[in-house]
Amino acid sequence: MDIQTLCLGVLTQSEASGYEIHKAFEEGPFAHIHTASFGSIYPALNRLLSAGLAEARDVEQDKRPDKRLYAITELGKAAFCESLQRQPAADKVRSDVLFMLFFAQHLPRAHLAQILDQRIAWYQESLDRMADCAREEVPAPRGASFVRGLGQAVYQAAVDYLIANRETLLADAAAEMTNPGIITPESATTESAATQ
Amino acid sequence: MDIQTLCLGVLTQSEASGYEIHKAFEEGPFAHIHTASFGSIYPALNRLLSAGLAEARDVEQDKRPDKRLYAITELGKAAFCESLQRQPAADKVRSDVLFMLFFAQHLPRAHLAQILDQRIAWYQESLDRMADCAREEVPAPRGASFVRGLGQAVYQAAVDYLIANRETLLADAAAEMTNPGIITPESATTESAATQ
DNA sequence: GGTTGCATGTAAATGGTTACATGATTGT
DNA sequence: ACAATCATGTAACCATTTACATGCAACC
Repeated sequence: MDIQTLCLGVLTQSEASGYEIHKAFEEGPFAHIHTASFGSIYPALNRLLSAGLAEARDVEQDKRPDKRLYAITELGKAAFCESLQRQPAADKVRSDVLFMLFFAQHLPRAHLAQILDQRIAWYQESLDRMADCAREEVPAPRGASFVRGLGQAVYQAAVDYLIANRETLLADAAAEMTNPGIITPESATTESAATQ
Repeated sequence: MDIQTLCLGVLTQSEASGYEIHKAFEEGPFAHIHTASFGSIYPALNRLLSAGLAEARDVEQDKRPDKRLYAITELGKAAFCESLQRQPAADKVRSDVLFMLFFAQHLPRAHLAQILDQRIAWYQESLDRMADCAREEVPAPRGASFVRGLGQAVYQAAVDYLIANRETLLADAAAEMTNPGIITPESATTESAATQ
């Protein structure tokens, strides 16, 4: 699913600027579904304009920069609807945090605690945002509340698990510090070779 | 976190071929954490060799193609350990399925049922795999079982939610078919403009 | 006879992120 | 003062996917 389709999806909900579309993927209703950066959104919107799938109008604001609001066209609606009929691609997840936690015994205890706590806090913020969203959105689109509910169920399960198992994992990491595992970073001069 | 570091992480667990590393991300212990294709793994392994972070030896097999087993070096261990100290990047999720479900009211009922059921089946397969993994892996690395447990908790919550709310969502989609929403694909000739 | 699993690799094309460039306003 | 929010866009770079190329063994 390309960014154009993603933008079109946001535009079926309401007119929006590139900035607002970005926010929808950052902290809005699509936050746990997809990501999209400015560098991909703005070019995508221009492509939608050329293809006649969206229209734009400029809106002046006071005490704010002007913005360009995009709206989906009839052609755009048809194209979007068709994209929805296709077979969805498999989910793609990339979580550095989970990858690091997998190697918990090789992590300094303090760093491990930090990433665990950051993650717990992040889930709680996300859950708060979702709860707010659910309260505001009075005439909720059917699918929107379903997907939000799924996000809430999943995030709640994750945060519960993390809180329940935090101490156990930290105890292991501490034990490993006294009795180090296979990996020891003695050769501190060989830095960054794997990341170039 | 680049693919080289990901490969290095797999290699800290045991020697492996490119094919086996791929399997670790496809159906192995990293399946719910990251994805990696052959096209990225093989070049990454060669880069690891040139950097001296991994070594390779060829292994002949009968009734099977020969394979090339990679092992992490001391230099590689140090580099990997250092990568783990870094601040993890934010998770990246891209789920076409969730995006489509968001627009459930614009989906034909049959298609909606299909993607819901496929997703439920996929979660159950993943849960089965994880349970197998937990049984086999007798001397489990601390982090590995923690991360697997988190995956299980999250997937279980997701599948429970999907089963509990499946009927409600489908009922809505059916209702929308009799009384169609904003989007109607009358102009069926305008296909694929958004996906080019 | 067709598909799946094993096994490695390359090259082209795609697609997206990161960084840059700019600038007013509001809050700390 | 400094950081953050609002707001748009471009361009270079990077990473990854997809498709191609090859081939044997096992199973249905």
